[in-house]
Amino acid sequence: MLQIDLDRSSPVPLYFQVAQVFEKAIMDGVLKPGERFENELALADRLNLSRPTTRRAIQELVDKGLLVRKRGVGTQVVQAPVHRPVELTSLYDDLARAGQEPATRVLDYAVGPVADDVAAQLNLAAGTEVVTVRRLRFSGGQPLALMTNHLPVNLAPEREELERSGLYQALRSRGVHIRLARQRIGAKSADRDEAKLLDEKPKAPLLVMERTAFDDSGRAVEYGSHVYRASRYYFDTTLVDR
Amino acid sequence: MLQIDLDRSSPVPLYFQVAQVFEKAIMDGVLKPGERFENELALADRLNLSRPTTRRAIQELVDKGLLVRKRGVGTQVVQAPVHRPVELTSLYDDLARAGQEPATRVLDYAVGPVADDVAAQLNLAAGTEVVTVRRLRFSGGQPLALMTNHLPVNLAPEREELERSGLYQALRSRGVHIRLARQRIGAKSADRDEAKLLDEKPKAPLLVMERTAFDDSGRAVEYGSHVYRASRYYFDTTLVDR
DNA sequence: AAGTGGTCTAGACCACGCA
DNA sequence: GCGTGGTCTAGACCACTTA
Repeated sequence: MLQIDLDRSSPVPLYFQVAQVFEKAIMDGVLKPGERFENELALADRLNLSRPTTRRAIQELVDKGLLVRKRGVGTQVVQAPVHRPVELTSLYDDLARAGQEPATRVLDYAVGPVADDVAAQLNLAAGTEVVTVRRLRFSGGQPLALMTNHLPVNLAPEREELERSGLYQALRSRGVHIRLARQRIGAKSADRDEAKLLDEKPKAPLLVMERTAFDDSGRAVEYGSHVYRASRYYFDTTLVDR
Repeated sequence: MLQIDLDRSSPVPLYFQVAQVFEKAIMDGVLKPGERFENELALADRLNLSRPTTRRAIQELVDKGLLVRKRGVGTQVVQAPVHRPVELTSLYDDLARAGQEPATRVLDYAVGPVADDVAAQLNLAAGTEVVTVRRLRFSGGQPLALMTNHLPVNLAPEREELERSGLYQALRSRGVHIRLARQRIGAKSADRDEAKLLDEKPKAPLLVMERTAFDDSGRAVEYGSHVYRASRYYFDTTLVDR
């Protein structure tokens, strides 16, 4: 039986505190794959929490793909080695967290009227001025990705800022909080330019991601079209049927 | 102001009925991108629903990436043309829904001891017997994907079943309900075999998806490694930061 | 100060799966 | 029938944003 200490004076929500303890327990193998999970009522009673609060904590873990519930039966830990789920972060954050020492070279930084396809993605009027940036991202000293981004001029970070930090971090420091992103993931062959920059052979396979990001007022803030070396990158996702 | 009729005798949850009406309104453009959304209290009052129920309906749409909320400010419709989000379905379902008349050719169907990497994914003991299936999926008369799946023998559908329907559908009819999948998406070049089967040139770019699927008791049910023609397929995903 | 969303409670009734 | 999760109510207090 897992010991859980709650801090009711903390600003961290109770359901989140509970979820975190269980998440760690599952990740650390304290709760074993396939094991029966404490039922909602008993857990609520044990923690002196209301059932909805307890339920929400459990639901967090179901949404993360760590638990599975079956009506009339119970809740169980999913049987699998877990990887980190995809989150709404930039590649820079991903790499920094993995200790990969990312570095960025800004190849181009231009201001000009928006292209039609980009205007559609960003929901901008034709002819609006946007900043277009092309960056080469390295990790472990090797090129990893070629990234092209388009942003409204009033939001775009300076060129120097983009060398130092990730795009999303730069936007955050300007008070822009990315809350939502729609992505399309595909594949293509490297053209000569891409191959040269990424240190691959022409026609090498590349992973393509196009992304439109929205801030917390629902405004389209950024459209990016990125190519990754297939030999060095992939995306993990977890899908839950509710 | 959107007219909403609720059926309290329906087995469909109230929060779901509400969410559906608003989802349709947003998709149809009745609620316009960027528009202010009715606040929670007022909506609950108008619909004669409790606030938690109303809140849950709204939260569904936030999770789907249609609405964005900001504390102290309000709720707004996201500014963007929406695409269909990724759901937990198989390629067969996807294509059938899109009216693409999918067809399947089963290339191989073999029973044998599990390979080590597959055993790890499915959480099986070394040497357990599994069914390995290789299928070629067509849409619109053209090859689209080459799919390799591994399943415990007691769960595997018959060969004939796989020609007729999708894998997940066949599993459903055996009482196996897929609830969770972990996927890894990458890219590679077609080898000679793949190129021939998919009607592409050798070294053509392919989208690779590896997936482990789990049923509603958390058991690993299926591991698949699939390659798609990059010219004909991609994945859409929506990420929400909560 | 007013209005918004975020969290939490203490119950209730129902639907489902299983013994 | 019993235990499980799924839904729903009618409130409460708090945190944050904007005016």
